[in-house]
Amino acid sequence: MIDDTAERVTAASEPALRLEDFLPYRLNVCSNLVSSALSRIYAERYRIGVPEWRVLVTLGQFGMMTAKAIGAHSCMHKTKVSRAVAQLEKRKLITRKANRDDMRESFLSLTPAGREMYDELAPIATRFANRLLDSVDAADRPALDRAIGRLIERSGEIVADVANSRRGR
Amino acid sequence: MIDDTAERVTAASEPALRLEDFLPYRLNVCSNLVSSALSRIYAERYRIGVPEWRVLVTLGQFGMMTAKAIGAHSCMHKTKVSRAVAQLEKRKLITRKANRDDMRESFLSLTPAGREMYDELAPIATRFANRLLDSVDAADRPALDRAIGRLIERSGEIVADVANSRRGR
DNA sequence: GCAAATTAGTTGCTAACGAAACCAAGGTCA
DNA sequence: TGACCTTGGTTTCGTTAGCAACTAATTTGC
Repeated sequence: MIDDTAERVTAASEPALRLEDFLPYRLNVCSNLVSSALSRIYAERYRIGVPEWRVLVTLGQFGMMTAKAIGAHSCMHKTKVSRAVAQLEKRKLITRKANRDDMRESFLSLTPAGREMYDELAPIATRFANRLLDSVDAADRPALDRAIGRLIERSGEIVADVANSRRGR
Repeated sequence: MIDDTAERVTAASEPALRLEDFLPYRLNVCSNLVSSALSRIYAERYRIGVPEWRVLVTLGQFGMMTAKAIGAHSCMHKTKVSRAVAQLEKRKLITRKANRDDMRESFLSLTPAGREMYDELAPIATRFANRLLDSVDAADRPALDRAIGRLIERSGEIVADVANSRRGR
């Protein structure tokens, strides 16, 4: 860890912590606003939530895969995937095909109706992302991209660290 | 991002939406990981959740304010603030003082115990944020900061836009 | 001065979340 | 082969979220 000798404030009373500048807070506010903006755009029209959207998009991207693989690729807890899949299956947007070699899992894929919805939805999502990115100075975009990658990586490490230090205790 | 000319699939219907590169998705994953890393660090030791943490920090920063002001400053729905305040009050970390000029609201502030907790907590949070930022290339940090600000701004606009277009319909 | 609208904050209700228990199918190893 | 462990996926359960309805205090408009 890097030193922080540069910032040597009187520890006790000086409120060195400004919530509005605090990175985790800002990330959370940003992510919530962005998610809610996006889902406002499609939630009403297509009647799906974020987890369903992710499953749909993942299947649109890869064609056919197991629930486990969907979860791994879209960073979702298996219960979330399970419920989203059930939802989409009930609406006949995806289908399940048994894997004869391993009856625990099954292969999921989009139905024609699901593919149709995906084909409508994907460009909307892309346009939305572009509209967002337009607001960011073009010179800052690669840095943003790199930074998010690093933050994901580092916070993943920290989560693992804490989990480990707890295990050995 | 890297080019994908190699992957030239049925161009018309395949808009190449890669979830793993999709900004809203990446932001959400990032924010969730960061929040969960941070709260793992203090949740067990201090027995508070994110909303309580935010109230505590806001009061630590500003000294005395109404629930409404806390909500505005920390981007929290009033019910969240209300419940977090109730929680903290029960644990005698904050107190309520009636406003004789407007009996609907009351002024909240940290008790000595609350201040003590804040004084312990704030440096931990700051260290955590620094540890995160260390992972980001120093040259990219200002860009990250600007970008988040812009994204918050723009997505706020979009939310308002959609709400308005709905109103007039 | 008072009825109607507004505002600060709380509460009730339902949906969504994730941890943990669970179930059924596979794998391991003697 | 058969006990035991692991794994993919579902279900249960307790917690948390936010919308909407509510209460109580204040402001507005006539």
